[in-house]
Amino acid sequence: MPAKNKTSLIIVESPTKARTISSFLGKGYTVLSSYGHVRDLPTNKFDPKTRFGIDINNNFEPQYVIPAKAKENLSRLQKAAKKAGAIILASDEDREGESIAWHLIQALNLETWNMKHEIEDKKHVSSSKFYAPRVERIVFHEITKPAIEQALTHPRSINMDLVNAQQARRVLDRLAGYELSQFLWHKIKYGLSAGRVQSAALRLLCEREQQINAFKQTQYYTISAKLQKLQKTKPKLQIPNEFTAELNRINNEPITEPGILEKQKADDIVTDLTRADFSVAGVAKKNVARSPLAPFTTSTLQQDAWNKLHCSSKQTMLLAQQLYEQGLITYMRTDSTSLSYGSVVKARKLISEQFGTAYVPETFITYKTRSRMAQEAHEAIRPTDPFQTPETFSAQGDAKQHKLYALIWSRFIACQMAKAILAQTSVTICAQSQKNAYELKTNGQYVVFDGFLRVWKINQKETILPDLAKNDQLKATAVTAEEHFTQPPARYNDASLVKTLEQLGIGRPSTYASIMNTIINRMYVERTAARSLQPTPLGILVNDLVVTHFYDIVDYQFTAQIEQDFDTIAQGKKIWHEVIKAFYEPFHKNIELKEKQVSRREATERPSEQVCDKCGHPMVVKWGKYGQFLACSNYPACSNIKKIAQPKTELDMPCPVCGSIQGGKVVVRKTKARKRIFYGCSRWPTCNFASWKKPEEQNEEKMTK
DNA sequence: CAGTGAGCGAGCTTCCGCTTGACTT
Repeated sequence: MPAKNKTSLIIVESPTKARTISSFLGKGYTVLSSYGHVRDLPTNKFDPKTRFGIDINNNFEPQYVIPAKAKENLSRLQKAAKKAGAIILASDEDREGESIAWHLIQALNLETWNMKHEIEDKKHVSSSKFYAPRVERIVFHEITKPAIEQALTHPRSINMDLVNAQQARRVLDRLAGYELSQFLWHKIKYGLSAGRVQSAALRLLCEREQQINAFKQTQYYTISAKLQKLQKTKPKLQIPNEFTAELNRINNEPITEPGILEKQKADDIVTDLTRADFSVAGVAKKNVARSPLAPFTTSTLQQDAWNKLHCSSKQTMLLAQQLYEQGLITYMRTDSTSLSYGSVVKARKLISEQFGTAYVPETFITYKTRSRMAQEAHEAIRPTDPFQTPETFSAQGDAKQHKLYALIWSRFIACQMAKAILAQTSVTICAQSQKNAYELKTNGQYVVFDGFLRVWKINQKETILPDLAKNDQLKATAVTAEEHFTQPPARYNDASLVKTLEQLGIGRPSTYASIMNTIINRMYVERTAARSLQPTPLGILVNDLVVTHFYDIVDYQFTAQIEQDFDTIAQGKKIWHEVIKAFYEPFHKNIELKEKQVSRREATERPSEQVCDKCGHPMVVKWGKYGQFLACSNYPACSNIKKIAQPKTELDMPCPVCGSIQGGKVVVRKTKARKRIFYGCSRWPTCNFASWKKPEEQNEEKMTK
């Protein structure tokens, strides 16, 4: 019988979480962490029979090993387990968490201990030398004292269906990733990689790049009029009498997107409009309620930190981790927008105290998690104590940390505040010239009640129009045609890529930040000076190959389908290795086929526009040790080669430091370490001018080493 | 800063998702 005075050992995934829980529970409990997964497929040595650490002919049986990194911590857990009266596995309630609990049982040899649910292998009964403590599984979704206490009274057994869904995920990623990567080694270069997630991300970037390359810029014009109301009485102070309206229709024909294409036509309209009579054709007024945004998940935090604080996903997660470790925010890797009851109660109290009861909504506001793939093991990202306002919190000198906290705090408080009310006015104006009838439009908007906007500012344009009514006569003080150019689609950056990946159900909160790193480290992608993500020639080559021959892997539908399969495994309705078999057999056949069919040459050579100046054959783009180069297609008969002109690095711009005196020019360079683009001086090292941004915009901060 | 290439196929080191530090640029 277990001794009464023995403590219970609780194992969670994160050491910070362990510390917090320990402080709730006090004596009687030891809380330790697993530091994530404790077992995994082997990385280097494999037996050819159990390819990649998976026994393909034996129902894809995985050959798990304990990574060197996990060994030390596991022996610590083992020691604590032997002393404990009960072992409580409290990893997260999702696929990976359930699997961690199961792996802990395996790695700590707990399976012969009296696991509450069943002991399959009755032959190995634990030796009588030491008694077998209870082994239990508990789950909770928020780190609060009542939630933990509640969980402790409701232990359950391991859900093997959920574990099997994770095994299926793991095995599929290994098989697809390793076989595809090796295909690339054979056809392009050793050390390259491909996988379900990184290849889909690369495809997004490459397709966007194609759209940008195919984009043809067009010029167009929009026409607007500055108008004044002809007043009989004096206008009220503070309300401007002048406003601007944009031309919308000509003789009842709407102007097609993007606008008027010919300059002559635009000029003619301006001339004609200048002489027209303007009057108000209609006024529509309405009040619109605007709801606050849901509290942060990992994905939306990264997006906002990028847009508002200019932090990369990686830096955002680093800062969030620091805040989490200080106990200031809840867990930062989450896909859930749910909030603990207590946190909402506190938020409402704070809102009422600081802003008044008008800002407190009648009921709690709950947010449905949008992502279909969400597993919701955690809460949304929020301050652990809403009364720790950004003003009261000192960031110990770290300004960015403080800013990120302020962002998280505001988003959370705002999400429990009342809706904002906006008054919107839409005015239609007609203008009649001798020849034509024109229609113009303008919109006004102002805030009637700010609600959550008090805390969470949104680009909320306020346009106040004069008091207008139908048939009011107007006077045009100016009619102008403005020239515009259509813009190509923007390249992805951290924020927009993470957003799209999440929408497609590709990747998880714990991996979003590392996806960018992977494809940059593989040199598939580079960061531009504007910090957006641009595929390199190598990235385009790899993507071409994967898309052409292994479309399934980068098919956005594929991830959705396979996720559904994992869910059915988790529900116990499908057998995991049968799902894997159905995927792997055709996939592997295709790999074998393409290994034979696709030649190295076909994989890497691309036609070019150039002609060989020695023999007249067309030149082709080839892939060598040092990147791309032009070679004669008549090789080996003709061995003519040429360099591919590198994009010009020296800009036609004088160096802001020495340009006027010594004639230095601004040069685009890349840092050795991270290959980030910066601007330097052509006379370096004599002149050490350097800047992250293009110098013409402003004198930017000097680079630090 | 110049230099890069075929094909047999041995031998490299590749996947994704959980977690933190220990490591360079």
